[in-house]
Amino acid sequence: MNIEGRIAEVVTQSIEELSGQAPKLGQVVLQRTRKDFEGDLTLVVFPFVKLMRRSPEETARFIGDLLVEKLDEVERFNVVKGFLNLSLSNNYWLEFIRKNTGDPDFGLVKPSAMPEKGTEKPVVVEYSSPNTNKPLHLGHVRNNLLGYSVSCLLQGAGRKVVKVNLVNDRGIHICKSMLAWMRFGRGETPESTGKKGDQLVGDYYVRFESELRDQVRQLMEDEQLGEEEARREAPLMKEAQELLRRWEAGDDEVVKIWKLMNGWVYEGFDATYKRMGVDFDKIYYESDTYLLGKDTVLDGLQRKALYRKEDGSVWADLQDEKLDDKLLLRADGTSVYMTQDIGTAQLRYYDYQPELMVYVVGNEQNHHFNVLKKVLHKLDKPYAEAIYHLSYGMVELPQGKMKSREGTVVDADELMDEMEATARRMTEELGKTQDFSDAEKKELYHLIGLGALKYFILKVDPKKNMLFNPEESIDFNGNTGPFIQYTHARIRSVLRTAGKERLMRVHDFSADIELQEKEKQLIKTIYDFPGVVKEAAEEMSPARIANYVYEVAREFNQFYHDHSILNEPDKQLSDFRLCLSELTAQTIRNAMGLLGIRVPERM
RNA sequence: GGUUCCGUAGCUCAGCUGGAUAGAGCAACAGCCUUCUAAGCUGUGGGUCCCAGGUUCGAAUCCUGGCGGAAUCACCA
Repeated sequence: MNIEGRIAEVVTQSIEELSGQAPKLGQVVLQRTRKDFEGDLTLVVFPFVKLMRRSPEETARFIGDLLVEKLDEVERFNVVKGFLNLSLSNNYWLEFIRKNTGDPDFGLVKPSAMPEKGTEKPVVVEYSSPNTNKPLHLGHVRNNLLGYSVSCLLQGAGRKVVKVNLVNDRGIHICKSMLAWMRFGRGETPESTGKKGDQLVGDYYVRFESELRDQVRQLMEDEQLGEEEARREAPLMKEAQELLRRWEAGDDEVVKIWKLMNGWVYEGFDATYKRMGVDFDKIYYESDTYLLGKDTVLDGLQRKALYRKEDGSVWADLQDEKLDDKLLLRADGTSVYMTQDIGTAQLRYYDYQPELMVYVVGNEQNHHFNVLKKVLHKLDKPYAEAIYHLSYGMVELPQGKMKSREGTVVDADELMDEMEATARRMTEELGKTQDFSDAEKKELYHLIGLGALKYFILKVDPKKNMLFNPEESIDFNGNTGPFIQYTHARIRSVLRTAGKERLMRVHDFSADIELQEKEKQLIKTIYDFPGVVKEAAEEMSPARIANYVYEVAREFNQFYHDHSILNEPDKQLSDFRLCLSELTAQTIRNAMGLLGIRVPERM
């Protein structure tokens, strides 16, 4: 048992002995002592003063005496008001460093500790889920980074994770791009234009919308139609719908073009994903799942869990849930978004029997997932309760929401270009890479640029909307990814200088060391890492990790500024500091890894 | 209008299941490189934690009601 547990045990026992009544479970609260007080752990004694029938100070002193007496690790204590501040022995902290230095998995649940393969039910995490008609933008970037990081987080906490992507490859949107390409494309391909496939297809989507706008304007003028009606009546729109009908009917020519253009998009997405550093264990395509959704709905209809209206459309009655009824199949038998999601949930359950199905999807779809759960419940699906919507906030620009129509979307590829360019400029200004090869430079700028971007996005609480200002480019100083990466590189530099042989040897440094304030602070923060991973995984909040690892880096830099490591004349002390530095670097590496951010050896 | 989420320094954000005097970064100003990487460190100024009640020994945190903002309430996805 860890020290917190043992302290809590002694406290509980002694209170019970003395007052004849045990404190309630949540009443024994142990927390880190605040920096401005002496001590390591603090017990809040207010909850027991009534039981003990003594003043808070007396109660605290009583418990403090007992702890010092019973536990070797508790060396001394002081009492401030109702707060009992406990100081643990130097040896306790030194032992912690000695035990964990050199462990590459520090803070993570080791793969060996995980149950046998196949015996544990996995968590399926769906993220990204792009439409195939346009390239990825900043909103998708937040989604991808969150999804990937949450997957790492769950894995780091010992869960088995399956990362899946659900590609929305069918529907009217792709037909629009197809139509514009057929009409205006003159056989253009990614090869012939040198454009990324997703960008090319996106261009045709934009082309469609602009041509459609012209037609709509014309119709509104000529026929005096309202905008909505004009959109419906526009020839291009009708053609797009016709294309969709032909696709659903399996028309060879249409399917051929559909496959061709989707193929281009996938190549483009793959490049973007790779560059972003995210990946998937399994890719689902909506074109494969929507039919299963249809079947599931029809099956539900047969079992009278759903009902059919006179026009033939199929609905779920959600009156009991105080929600409006939800359409699941149109009168013409075609499916809607919800139908498709019923199908994918079903398929996913077949494929993995997951304990939990996480959907990383923006908060604009809160209602959708609420309804999805209710409908699955109605259909008696056992996995209805397994669905968890990890709802995240929008990325806003200073002008407000990104709008493709107003050309204010921030393209993912361009953004990464800019981040890498900034990384290059900053690094060259600082003159840090003179002895790097071209390949090393390229790699480093990628690593730093992406690190800055990822950290910037992940440090914000997922559920909150966040602001991105393209004018002020993302910072590289202060609470940023590069600052943390830099701290890691700094430590690695020291460790390199020390040399491998010495590092191996120092792992059991002598114990007889008096700890300095900055050293102790750093140790205590690192000590928290495993607990932080656990909590972050439970909350599915990478932000928790991001803010934590920043604290680690900040504290290391203070320590580094105040104390020498290799130049420390006391050999034992030098050895210890080397270990502390090594464990700090490992903590930073592992924490950043959970965010999907890599750290450099040199920068 | 109903539902959900958000509101903390000039700006961007932390603040864990209620705990001590509310913290960082940016921006501003002032310092620190003959010593292991200055993308660093130190200091100064900057707060009605949206407002009002309530619960509690104790509330930025929990509850109720306002105010402000966002999302959603589709036979779009």
